[in-house]
Amino acid sequence: MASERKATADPARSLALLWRTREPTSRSAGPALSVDRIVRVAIDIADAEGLDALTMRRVGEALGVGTMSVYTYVPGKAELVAVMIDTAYGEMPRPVVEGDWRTRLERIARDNLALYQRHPWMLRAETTRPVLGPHLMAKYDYELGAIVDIGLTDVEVDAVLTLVLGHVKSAARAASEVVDLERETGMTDGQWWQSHAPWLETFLKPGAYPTASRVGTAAGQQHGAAYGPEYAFEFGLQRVLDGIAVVVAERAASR
Amino acid sequence: MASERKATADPARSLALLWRTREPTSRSAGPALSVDRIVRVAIDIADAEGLDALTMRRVGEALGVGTMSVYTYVPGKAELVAVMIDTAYGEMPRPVVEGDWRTRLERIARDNLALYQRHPWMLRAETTRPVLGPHLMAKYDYELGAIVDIGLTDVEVDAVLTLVLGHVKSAARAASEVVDLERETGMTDGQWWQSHAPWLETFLKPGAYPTASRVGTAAGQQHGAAYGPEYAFEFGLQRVLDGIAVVVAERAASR
DNA sequence: GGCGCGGTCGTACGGCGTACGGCCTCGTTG
DNA sequence: CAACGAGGCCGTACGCCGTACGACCGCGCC
Repeated sequence: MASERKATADPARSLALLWRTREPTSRSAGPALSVDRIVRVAIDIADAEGLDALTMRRVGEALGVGTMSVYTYVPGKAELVAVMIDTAYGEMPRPVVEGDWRTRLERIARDNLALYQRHPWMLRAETTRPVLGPHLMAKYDYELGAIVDIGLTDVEVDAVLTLVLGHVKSAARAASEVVDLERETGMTDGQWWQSHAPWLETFLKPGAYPTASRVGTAAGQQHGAAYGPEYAFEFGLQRVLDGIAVVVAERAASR
Repeated sequence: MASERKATADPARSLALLWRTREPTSRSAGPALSVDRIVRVAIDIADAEGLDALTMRRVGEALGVGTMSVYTYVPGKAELVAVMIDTAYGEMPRPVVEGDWRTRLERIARDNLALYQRHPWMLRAETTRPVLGPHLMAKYDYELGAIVDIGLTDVEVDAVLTLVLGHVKSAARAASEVVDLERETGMTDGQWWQSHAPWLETFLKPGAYPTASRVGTAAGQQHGAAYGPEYAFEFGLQRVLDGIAVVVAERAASR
């Protein structure tokens, strides 16, 4: 924990890193390392083994250099993670989507979900202030552009995007937890519940929590597991879009 | 980092802790410590100084005992945090609310927001599987009970609750980040932006990201800060409830 | 009266992020 | 062409963290 907490005392240093303001070295043979190389292996490590496996020693090792060499290019781990995040945003597609706003917004939601599925560490890393890098800016600009013309105020458009992206992140986090748990315990979600259920029943007085038991059982049977993250994502997304459609329609009617 | 990752190999041990299955000691003078005392000071520390300040040494210190004494009552830090979470859920109100489902659900959302505001560390701790303690079960049962009768299937009711709680958590997290940043930098949100803006403009080519700039400026002026977490919460909540109302109405009509 | 056991906790280990200072290499300069 | 200095590299060390281990100690029980 704790790694992303630091508030990065010097804004200039962090921003310069994000925006890659750096005069190229005059040396003939360029240096062995670069911010890009570091970020690339760091993302690979985090993708494959999670944020906990991402240590500065590990990054140095993967690059074949000493641990402290990494610090020549990156002020600290928090800043490295920030650049990783901005880089990941950079790989998102930004197609021009045909169709109405709902189609476009739904597409944005699915693209963001896919991003989190490819880089689950982002769900645990983005705990501080947004990163303010070029790729995040481009993403924000693109996503706003898809819905600026739906008849809401600028402030409302911003809130609509925040709402949708928040839902995606919630759902992605839930899905990611299921995956994590399977990797760590070697059990599927269903197996995990089967192993815990007998113990739980030991403590539960029969008849306590009647609604929770009934609904929990129903959900478990429906999804073939205790929790269905895909269903939660789809159901929630459609509800959110329905809710947005209500204001959009209201606004169109009163014009 | 890393603290909540461990999958707690032994379910019986964790569950026994959560449900406080423990024969009272036969000793005349009870022991100096107890799970409850430990949990209480741990929550106080986390409330006051955040999850990062919560270390096992710190807990022992606050209790006036050696660090390792804490381990007599709690298998490890991850389990301690789990009990803290379940305990926090236990303090939530569970009133019988008059009115329609929307009133009840809105109340649930606000109560959950208040919980996260009182215990912001929960937003960073709940990264693993739900805790399965008695208070979480009671909370789940109560919240489901408020909406079981709205004419949806059990599975849908579960998804509705997940959606609303997910929105609350997203909004609470965003609000908490603003507060954190103010505490760490001693700047308000507005001041922080003012100190970063000149640097950012150095890198930005004029005319790049036109939509983002316009919307960002509008949002900033509206909220008197770069980001308005309260507005985002309210706007999103109404959209989500509107969206739920759409399915509820559909279902009522087709019956 | 002796024993055992539960509570207490000092010490130590392996891991983390990273400050510091030395070294080595190479383009630049007199 | 030789001396210099800056920039890249990195070994060592420090102060944190969670926690394994084993010793001590005082009480209830046979």
